[in-house]
Amino acid sequence: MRLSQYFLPTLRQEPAEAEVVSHKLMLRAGMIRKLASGIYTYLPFGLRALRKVERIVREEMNRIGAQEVLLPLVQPAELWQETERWEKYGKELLRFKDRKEHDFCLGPTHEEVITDLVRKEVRSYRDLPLILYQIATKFRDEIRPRFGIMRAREFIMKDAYSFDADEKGLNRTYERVYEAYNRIFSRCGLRFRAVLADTGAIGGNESHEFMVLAETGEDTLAICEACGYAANVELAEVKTAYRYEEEPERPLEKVSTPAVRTVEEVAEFLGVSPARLVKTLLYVADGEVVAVLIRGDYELNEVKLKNLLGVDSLEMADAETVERVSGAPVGFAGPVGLKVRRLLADFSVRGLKNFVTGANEADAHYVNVNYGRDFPEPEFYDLREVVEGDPCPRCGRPLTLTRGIEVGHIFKLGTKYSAAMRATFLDREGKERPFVMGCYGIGVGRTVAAAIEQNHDQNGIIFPEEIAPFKAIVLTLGPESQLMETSENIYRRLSAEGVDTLWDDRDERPGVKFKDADLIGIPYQVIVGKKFLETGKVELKERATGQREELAPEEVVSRMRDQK
RNA sequence: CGGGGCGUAGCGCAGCCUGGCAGCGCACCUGCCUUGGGAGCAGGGGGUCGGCGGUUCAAAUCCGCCCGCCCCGACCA
Repeated sequence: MRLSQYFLPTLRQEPAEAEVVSHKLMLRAGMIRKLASGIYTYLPFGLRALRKVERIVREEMNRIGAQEVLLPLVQPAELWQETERWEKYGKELLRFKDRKEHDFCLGPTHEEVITDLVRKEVRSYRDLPLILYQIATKFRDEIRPRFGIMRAREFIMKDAYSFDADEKGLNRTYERVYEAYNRIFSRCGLRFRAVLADTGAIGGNESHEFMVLAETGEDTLAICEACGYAANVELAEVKTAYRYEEEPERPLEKVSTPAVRTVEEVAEFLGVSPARLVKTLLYVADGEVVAVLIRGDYELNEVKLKNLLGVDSLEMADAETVERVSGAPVGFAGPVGLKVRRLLADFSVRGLKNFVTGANEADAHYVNVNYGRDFPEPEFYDLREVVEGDPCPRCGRPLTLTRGIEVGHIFKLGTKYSAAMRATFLDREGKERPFVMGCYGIGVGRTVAAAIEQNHDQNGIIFPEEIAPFKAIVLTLGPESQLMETSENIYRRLSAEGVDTLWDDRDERPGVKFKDADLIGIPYQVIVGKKFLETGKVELKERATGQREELAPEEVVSRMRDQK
């Protein structure tokens, strides 16, 4: 491709709208442009990177015997009603009516559609296992899209679905996909880690997320260096053994705490450590208010709470509900005299004596509170978020926390969808059974963004070779015909050898060409300039290391061909 | 959804408080010149100042409503 004719609008200045590096660089390198919040256009250069990732995904999915399909983006409500997700999926599901007033939605995921297809077409255990996948546009009406293509509303995803005759089969299939994912992300040049994960809105039994390690990641991972345990903090178990000193229960006392609400404020006001405080969190779970107690220096893990309660919706109580239940404005709720049906507490509260809570009264807290005496003993569970240094649930050594970008997620679904949708086959004995399913996603666009997040410097992107839009760029540093001819010759021969090559034949000064080449991150730069006029040598510069080598033009061609 | 911020040329911004010719840098076009890290000179084109309404002799500027975008939060108790 000749750069003079290529649609590559690079930006010298940083776009004001971008926050994270990958977003800034994708805009500056002319890969993407925003159309609306969370909705992006891929320009030719960005699309090339996307296609490279797609190619790797296809190769590795095909390798494990998966077959590609293309499912509709627009889906009828009826299917979603069968699995009750029409009600349960929430506002992320973008719904609308067609001209005949029939309900439809834009597919955020495709379990219903694929299960419908397979129940209609597959009858026998002999056709199993079956793995189908697609690479397609998805739409999720995210609360807050951000970071460019990293968390967009419309995005490209590879989703695969497996159908097995039994659990054992599913386990084998899951394992195969797991290995395929390892190969995919390795080939994309990413530093990543598979971690245990929550199943969220998709549902199912077991799940792993593939996390690209990056500070800007939206997820936090708990990792044990000692035994290799790795989990999303959303479900990382807390096995801390709390030891509290024996102390006599002191008399309950109400203290005035005017306008003092937060844990930090209360602790400072009363001159005690936050670990002496017990927060009372009020939640509305499927319409019913529950209260959760947790030590002041810890944070509640909503995913754990939601899974424990087994509810579909879980939200913090709004100010009105808090007032109604506790009789006090937000900030002063406490367990003493609280009118809720269920009172839960994190293990960190068990054994704690003489602690501080809100008094269910404006501007007041209780001190020397003790459960069993001042209020009924709550149900104790593991409900808090792990913190750095908590013991590994497997081996007990301290955990470390790190950030990650979720680029892949695999689930063992079991029969959740097949049972709900009566998708069955006949087994060897002629008995009707529901398919045992798995589902497996990869954020394709997000993988590109994550690769950039992990591979860049001050000058721009440094594409890993396998996903680079082009492998080489020829820079012609001057208008002399000898330079142009040599450049064109190299460009043609590289292209003929199947090396994706861009030729910067623009009438621009050298500085501009160097800056653009570094910005767009093509792995190899072939520099044809003054040096060639003097010595007959061109330079081969590696973008990642900055290493330069002087070579004759034909040597460049053979070098690039050999390491293809 | 709550809080904050922003919307002026393709991009980055000033002007708004204190109403009075719509500006700067980059990009773009023409010419000269230059060619190893985003050159220089000269000339030029490009704007419903996010939209609607109001106040005023006069509105980018003041007031109201609406729209869009970004950031933070939605674990504050």
